[in-house]
Amino acid sequence: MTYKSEHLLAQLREVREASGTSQRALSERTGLTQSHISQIEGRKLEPGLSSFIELARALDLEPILVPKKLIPAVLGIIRAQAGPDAMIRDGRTIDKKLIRILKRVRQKLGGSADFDRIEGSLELLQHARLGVAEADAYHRLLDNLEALEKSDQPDGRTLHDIAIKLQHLRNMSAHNVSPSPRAAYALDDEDDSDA
Amino acid sequence: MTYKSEHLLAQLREVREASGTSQRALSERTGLTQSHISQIEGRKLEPGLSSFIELARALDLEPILVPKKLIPAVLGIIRAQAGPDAMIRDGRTIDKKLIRILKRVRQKLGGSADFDRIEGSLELLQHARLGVAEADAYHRLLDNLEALEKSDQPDGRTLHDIAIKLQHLRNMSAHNVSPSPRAAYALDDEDDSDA
DNA sequence: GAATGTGATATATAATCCTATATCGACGTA
DNA sequence: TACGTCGATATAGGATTATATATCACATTC
Repeated sequence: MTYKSEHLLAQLREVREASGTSQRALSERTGLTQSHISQIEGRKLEPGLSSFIELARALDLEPILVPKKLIPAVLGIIRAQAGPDAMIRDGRTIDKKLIRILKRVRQKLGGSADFDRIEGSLELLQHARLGVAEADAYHRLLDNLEALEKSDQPDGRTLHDIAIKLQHLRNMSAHNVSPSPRAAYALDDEDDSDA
Repeated sequence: MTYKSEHLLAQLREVREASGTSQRALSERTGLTQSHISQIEGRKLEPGLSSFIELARALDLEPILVPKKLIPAVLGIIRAQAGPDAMIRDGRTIDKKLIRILKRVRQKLGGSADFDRIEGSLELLQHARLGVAEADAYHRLLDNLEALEKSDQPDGRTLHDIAIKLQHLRNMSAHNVSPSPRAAYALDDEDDSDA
């Protein structure tokens, strides 16, 4: 209906998905219903202010009013510390999905130097704080990897390409690693044992 | 009803009043009705997100989502550049009210060195950016001036006191004058001619 | 297949939001 | 003082819309 809230609502969805929380999980945290969240994200509905605040806070965001003149400065801070669309770290479901994909690829193409390079780069990138452009590239590479995994005739050359680009991305953001101490997972500790 | 939006809504009202815009004027700018704005400000109603955005933007504010960790840094910027409660500049109705008060005082007490000092200080202060404490002092002095104007037996000594304190405040914020070039009014250009 | 978890879809209820009117104070005039 | 007007905010009434309950379709895993 209205286009004014577009950006804010899009941001909510992005952060939710990036943090790997489902609409139901968010529903439990906020008290809103999953149906409601679905309609809000799908622009079928404009939330009330209180619903919006509730959603934001559950996603570790705080809605504030900023004088327009200061918007560039404030956005600068936010982008510098953690890109708004680049909240890759702390992902839970995404991590699992990534692990699944890697397993599949390894099954199909077998281990290789490229595969090892991909694993290493991803492990480091999971803990890095990426800028917007970098996060975009990261996601595109993950998509490529997923496509490769689902492909009928997986290609070793595209795997090599992905490996190169991921390593490049890793090097780009190597100086900007988050201090989060936890290893969280080892890219291998899935319950089943097909390694 | 909900307490979550308390702060944001209070901020809207503060900025509106500080900027000297009436609910009706804001209504024309936003497309919302004056009734609606009244209910929102009086907490009889929780606005929809789009209504909230509309109001904020009409008041030169932008609602954004900030990661909670960055809130202190962002608030730091905002407070440093322009206190949220200290948006005195660009006042219109407040200016008129001030002009009225000054005229009355001059009628009652007659022109004097103190009166001239007050006029001069106020003219400068209208264009200054004040910190929170300074803005508070400023408003208290205006209240004193208004009380003096309404008093049965106006006192020359309190006028002198106000003049001194206003000038002090003026000196305190002299280095921090906004670059707004327009004079806007001359503290004297009311339509009628009783000067 | 069953089971689980994902987001999306109807419908009743409760709320927002608008139209119109009321209240209150300040100001001017007779 | 009393009356009228003006500008401000606050208050009733119905149209429209958000929200909750319940259910749905779809994908993935066992």
